[in-house]
Amino acid sequence: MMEEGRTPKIVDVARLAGVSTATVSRTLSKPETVAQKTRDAVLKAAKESGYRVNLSARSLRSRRTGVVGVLVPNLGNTFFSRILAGIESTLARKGLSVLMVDTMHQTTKPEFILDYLNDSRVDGILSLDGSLSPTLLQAGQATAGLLPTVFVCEWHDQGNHPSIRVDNLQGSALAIDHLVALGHTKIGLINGPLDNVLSKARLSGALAAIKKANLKIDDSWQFESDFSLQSGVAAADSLLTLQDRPTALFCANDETAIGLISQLHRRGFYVPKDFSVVGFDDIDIARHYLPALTTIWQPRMELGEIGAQMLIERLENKASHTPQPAKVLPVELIIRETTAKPA
Amino acid sequence: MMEEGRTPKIVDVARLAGVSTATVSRTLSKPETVAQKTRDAVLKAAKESGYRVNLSARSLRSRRTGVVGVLVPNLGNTFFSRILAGIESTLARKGLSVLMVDTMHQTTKPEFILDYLNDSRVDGILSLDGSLSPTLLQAGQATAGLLPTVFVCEWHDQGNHPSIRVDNLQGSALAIDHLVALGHTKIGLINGPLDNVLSKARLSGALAAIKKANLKIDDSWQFESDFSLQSGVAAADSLLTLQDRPTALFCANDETAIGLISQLHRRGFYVPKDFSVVGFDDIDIARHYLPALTTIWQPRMELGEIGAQMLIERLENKASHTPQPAKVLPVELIIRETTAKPA
DNA sequence: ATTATAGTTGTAATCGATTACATTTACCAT
DNA sequence: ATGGTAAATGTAATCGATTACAACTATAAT
Repeated sequence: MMEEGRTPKIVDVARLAGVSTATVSRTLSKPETVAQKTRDAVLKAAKESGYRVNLSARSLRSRRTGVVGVLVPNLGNTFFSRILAGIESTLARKGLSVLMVDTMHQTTKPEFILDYLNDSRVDGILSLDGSLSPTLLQAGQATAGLLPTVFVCEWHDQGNHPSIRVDNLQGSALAIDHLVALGHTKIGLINGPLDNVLSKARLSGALAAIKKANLKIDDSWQFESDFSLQSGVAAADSLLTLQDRPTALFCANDETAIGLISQLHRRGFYVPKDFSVVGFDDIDIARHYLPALTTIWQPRMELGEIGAQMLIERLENKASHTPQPAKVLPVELIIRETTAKPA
Repeated sequence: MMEEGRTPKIVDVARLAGVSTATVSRTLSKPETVAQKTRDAVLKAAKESGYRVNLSARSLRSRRTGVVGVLVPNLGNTFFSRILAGIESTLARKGLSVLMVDTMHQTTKPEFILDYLNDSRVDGILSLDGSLSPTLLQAGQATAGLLPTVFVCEWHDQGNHPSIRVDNLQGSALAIDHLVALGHTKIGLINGPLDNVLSKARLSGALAAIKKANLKIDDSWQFESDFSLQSGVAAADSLLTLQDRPTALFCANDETAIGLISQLHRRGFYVPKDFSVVGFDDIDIARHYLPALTTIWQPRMELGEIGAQMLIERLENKASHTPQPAKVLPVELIIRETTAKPA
């Protein structure tokens, strides 16, 4: 029995089990170094007393937090949720937990994020946001050491952080080739933000594929979006102002594609009758949209799992700083109902 | 200039500014108790040395973490993202940060979540998941004190935790009344999980409204879902096996409604021609769906803001345990394209 | 001039674990 | 029996801040 009114500390457990605090500590973190019999006694005492380790004390002394910061550009986009699931389950298996930071919501600027994610809060960073790298690097120079960082999905060319991503060029090529095979010769692009690495990769992949098919692309057939539903709507309006319109559109992501299709529809143009549309990501709702969205599927769970695994490896052997090459996973074209032969 | 290779600690700043560590500490946390001149010197020294407070040391001593745990049933549902935005911005204004826990992804069971969210990790809890309350209470008895908890959206009848929610009964009534006004007399329900407080509230609101309109509801017109797209699909299939079918469906949430509409469509039944459908939540995509979804709008940002504010108040005056009554916000019916007069 | 008071600042104990190092125990080979 | 080695455990320093309390200063009131 414990005396009431005080949360038990490690000394209480030690006393109860008849051992030293060191032994209790070891039982909890390196059980294999403690004799079976002692271990049992300690665990019993810990359970009886309702002991919970004080995490602040632990990380103050051990210089580890057990927390990984995950930077997400926009939690509102469902694309990220399955990646997060992969990250979370992989980290949980190692006893690590996730501190999620929405770099869009976060009321503040990059410098704040770095101030926030200092090494007394997290042991490492998984960034799904490629735009933060330069600042991260700066901060790394300013303070003692750089936090181990792995980029997932997005990446940054400067600073050779390890990264796991998808073959965006291949994705674009699959999309364009599909449209070309259907007979489209006038293909437009709803690009993502032009400062985003994904957008840039997908754009250059698309342009390459268009060129390879010996097609031309009019500058007026390219529109800029910010990956949001709303920017798809805007793109539709811009598209319809054109005299000479493309017959097919390849979109930066599914949300943009849905916004686009939705607005085209409201303006009396139908997909795929009047326009073919291809998205990117295969978010959950893509298959349930009407018409169901033709899109590029990404192995989202795997991206999260592998990214987390890469970070774990960096955390475990801090010594080796061998700059791992970026890992790249393949994508797949999912043909549904938003693409057809041109009218 | 600092010597390299060592991250500066509070003593370094103190030395640099020519004051004691106590003064540095106070400058950083209670500036008003420090003379202007001293304050300036300390801040200058802190900046020059690139000092970052060690959060583990701080919370070990101060017994506060500055972190609020947010329990989310399913991050993959976009419904939550705007609530989270409201929570995050409100907490950030007070220097508090968010530790997000997806109670669905979390590989483990409630007892784990509580073990995880112990008071050395968070100062309080915002729960968007009503199912956890009983366990929370148990844990509160087992350990020293209960973590201050506020429920947002969902709630629990046991244990009078403060909560902020939406008028679910009113939402159901608005939906049903709308369908009745259109002339529907055979109204079916796609309910959420029957152990969920939201589902129960919405169901009883709907039944009351149906009764008030002097209509009957056949048991076979009620279907159970789990708020997912997939369960909407399943509901459509069940619905179509019926001989005597309702002409309108009120769904537990928008995702279910979209799954339902999508599958009805694939089976050759159209909305709103063959069936009228009303959702609940007004997620971002609702207005961009084809047909655009008639639904019940919730003040999501406000839910998050007020919930966070309520928790902040509890954290600030720990003394007053006056059990605040649940706050309830109104909802709105948004009429779009999925409802029409019965055929 | 003296005392009271409020405003600043410093000293040093403290939060609760981990872990380097020392010590003891157990076991085996000689 | 003896020495050597490995395994298990204990002692006490340590992580880096916060804060109770003491001490000092400046100003106002008497």
